[in-house]
Amino acid sequence: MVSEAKIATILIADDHQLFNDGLRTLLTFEGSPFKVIEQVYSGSDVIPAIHLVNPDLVLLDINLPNRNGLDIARQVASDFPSVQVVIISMYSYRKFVDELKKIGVAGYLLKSASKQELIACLQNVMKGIAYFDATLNGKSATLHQGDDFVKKFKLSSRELEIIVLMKQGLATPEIAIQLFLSEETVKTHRKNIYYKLKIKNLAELIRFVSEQGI
Amino acid sequence: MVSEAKIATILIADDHQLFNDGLRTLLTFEGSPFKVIEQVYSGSDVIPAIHLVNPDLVLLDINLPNRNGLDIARQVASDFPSVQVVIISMYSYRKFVDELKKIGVAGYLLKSASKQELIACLQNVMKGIAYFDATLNGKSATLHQGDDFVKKFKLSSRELEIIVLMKQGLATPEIAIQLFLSEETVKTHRKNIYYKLKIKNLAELIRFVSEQGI
DNA sequence: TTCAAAATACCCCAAAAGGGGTATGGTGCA
DNA sequence: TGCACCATACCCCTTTTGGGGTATTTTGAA
Repeated sequence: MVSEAKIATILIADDHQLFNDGLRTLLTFEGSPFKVIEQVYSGSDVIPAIHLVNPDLVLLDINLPNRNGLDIARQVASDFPSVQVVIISMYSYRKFVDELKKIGVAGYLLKSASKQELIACLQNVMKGIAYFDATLNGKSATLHQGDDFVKKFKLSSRELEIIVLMKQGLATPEIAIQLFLSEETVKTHRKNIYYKLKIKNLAELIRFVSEQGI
Repeated sequence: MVSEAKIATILIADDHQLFNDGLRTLLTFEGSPFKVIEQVYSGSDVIPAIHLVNPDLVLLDINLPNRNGLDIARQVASDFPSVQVVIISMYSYRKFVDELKKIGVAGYLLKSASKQELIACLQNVMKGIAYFDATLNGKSATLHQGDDFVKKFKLSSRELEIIVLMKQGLATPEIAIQLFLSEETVKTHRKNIYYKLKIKNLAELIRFVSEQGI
């Protein structure tokens, strides 16, 4: 928590240098309550940078080279509980939202957000108010309420496991071998997945998965 | 071509608002030879915006909603030959580089580039010098030298078209209908694509395409 | 403890995908 | 004027996928 007067120090972790620098420039203006004190471009540089500069807040991308943002968020929460983490990502990783909230992540912004949203998010977070992008709240808040969305899309962990392998380019026989299952079982799971997602072939599954950011 | 004194006007087309705005801020500094005169966030807004503001240069993302950047580049080249196009993308779309050069695109930057590279690229382009990211040149310079890479990956435009439809979740019969082709023709193209990419099924194609960022 | 799922696994069958050919007309380059 | 490549389209064949069932065991929550 930071008083009104104090300027919040920020570490930006994003491998797209132009985006990273652009963010810094966006946050650097006359009277800005923020100061970007460090920028890193690799997942493995985040923790060392926090050690060095001890920022109030980390703006963290999910897709980072060398180390995954989710993983980093976990370590920050356990090793640096006073450092606020705000995820900034291209996608609505809906399936991560609950996990991120559990970890204690303070905010989630999309790269398609506006400068105003960015500022609002950071100001809320520095006041101790969590700020999650509306497109995330809309769909994921309903996940633990028993509505249509649940009935349509709620997949079992086995089904999710198989979806991931299918997306990785494994054919049914290969998945069966990998999971020590009969091909028939994998086929059954695949049928159930298609039924639940209301799709009819692999290509549509890939599309679905991309859209949901699984 | 623009004289040293004139300030180059720029249109930025990128759906990630924070990136788009960040770019504008990066290009806006004391004595900057550039001026961002318009920003759009959707592929379908690019051509109308060019009509309106007639920029010297368009900074164009490849992955735009509603309309593909490659497609837009083609139209800009034919309808507005005086407008320079610089691609700015997350990925090294190596397979597109020859195509982009043929179209007459003046530059290709990665989002992981630095501000210095961005400035250098734009200055070169405004002097009439093409600027393609080094990681593209490294691999694509060999593209017209008849080596293995060419034989493995160089896809025809028809093949690319079919890849895109396959990735969108269309089955062979649907693609055939959409392109007014025989199913057999689509099958032939698909076979040739798989041969060129050394893959053996749709799932692997999807993976390949994701990795290459098409 | 009972009941609903999830996970397992099989049946049958049609459709599509995948892999091997061949062939023909067109286009662009040397 | 070739030659290479592209786009088109067909043949044959096997494997995989997709869609409809049914059935057993395990597991977790009421």
